[in-house]
Amino acid sequence: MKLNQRYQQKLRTRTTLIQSALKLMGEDKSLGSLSLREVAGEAGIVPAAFYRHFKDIEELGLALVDDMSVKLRVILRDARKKGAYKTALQVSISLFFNYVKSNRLLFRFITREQVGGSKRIRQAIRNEMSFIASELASDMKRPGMPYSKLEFISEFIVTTAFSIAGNYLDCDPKDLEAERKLKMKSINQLRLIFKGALGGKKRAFRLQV
Amino acid sequence: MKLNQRYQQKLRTRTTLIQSALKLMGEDKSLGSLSLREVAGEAGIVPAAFYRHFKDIEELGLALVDDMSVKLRVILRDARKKGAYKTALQVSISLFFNYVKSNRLLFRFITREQVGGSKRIRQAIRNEMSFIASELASDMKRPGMPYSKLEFISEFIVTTAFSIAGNYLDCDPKDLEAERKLKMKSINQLRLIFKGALGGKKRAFRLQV
DNA sequence: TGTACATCAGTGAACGCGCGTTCACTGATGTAC
DNA sequence: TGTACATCAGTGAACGCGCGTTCACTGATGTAC
Repeated sequence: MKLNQRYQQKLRTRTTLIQSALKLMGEDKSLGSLSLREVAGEAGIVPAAFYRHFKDIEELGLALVDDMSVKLRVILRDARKKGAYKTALQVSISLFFNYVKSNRLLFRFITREQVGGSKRIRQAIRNEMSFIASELASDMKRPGMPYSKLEFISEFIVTTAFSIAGNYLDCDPKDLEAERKLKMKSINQLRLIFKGALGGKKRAFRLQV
Repeated sequence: MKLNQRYQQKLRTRTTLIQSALKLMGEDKSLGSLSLREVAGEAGIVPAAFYRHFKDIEELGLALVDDMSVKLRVILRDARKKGAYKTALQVSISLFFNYVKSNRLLFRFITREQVGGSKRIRQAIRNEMSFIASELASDMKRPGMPYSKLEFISEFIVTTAFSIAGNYLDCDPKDLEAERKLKMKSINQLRLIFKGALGGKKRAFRLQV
């Protein structure tokens, strides 16, 4: 047992560091404004020990992206198994909102750093979003639909979904009316994407206003 | 002349402070990770003098949002005068990309803090986006289109446009091929929204995949 | 199995540094007469 | 217009504090024999 007790313990501490960072960012702070010392403190280790795991906060951030990728993929696989894509849009959206709600900090992190983080972190998150989009595309495969179009649609859906998640997170959780409105808006946006993509092919496009 | 020389100078310093913050944030840093001292230093005043203008960095951020609102409205009014909305989508997008390019730091700030900043700043930016959306809606007025639908469409367009701006800012400026691809994707996304909104009304919506 | 040595996650003290904030001040600009 | 006083944007020094990083260390875990 080369990699046992000690290795396990190291992994556990590493995970604690990542979770501490996520917790400390909370609703308002960005990764870049966290200090190494507060993360180490929250994780219950001495600042110097941080370096046993990461070179700096940004590297922890990249690990956090990896972590969230894994979780997100599990969530999506789960959703696919349950056939969430094949159900009515209202149901899918409600499921999605529940996922966001019960992984609040995770989604805060993704939506925030997707555009707010350092270049490397933005890149890593975009990569993950692309992956999700391509999985979605292969799920939506249907005869007569060219792959490039599928790719385009699923990318648009994923982008829109994350933007919705960002709005949802800013909803006052007590304001059920606002939540309902956002849900309606989301359904309409996604419906519009499907409609624009799947229906009305013969209709000429006109922008005249 | 009650409010002359001294007042003018104060305004000038204030503007310098705001511009310095924008410059220091550059491509990678968030408002929250700026220090009062570096902003004051960049603006050429002593740290203590910062307090003559803002309570703290967040308040400067809110002023920055106000500033950018004004600029954005000027840009949009200009675009409307030129009839940018009535031209082909390709042309509109190219214009939009040019605006983003020549106001790079401004758009970086908006896209980043829209989701990454403090709650107050997110709120302020969302407000501004709503305003833009409602202006767009009134521009798109056409007989037989209910206002709620117009509102929905223009909101979706504005959200999508800002998301596109975020992606554009991450394009390597030398990679013309990537830029072209992004432009195509943007055109298709907006086209799809128009198509979904204006055409194919009779077509039943189906999500089956 | 028992022993002697190697590894290495976490310790604790120390460092120099930039931070936000306070304060009494200065001197150019503005106001009242 | 000239003078005496008020205002207030910006100064410069000082403060205590948390920061990132370094270092020699400890002691539990792992390895070789």
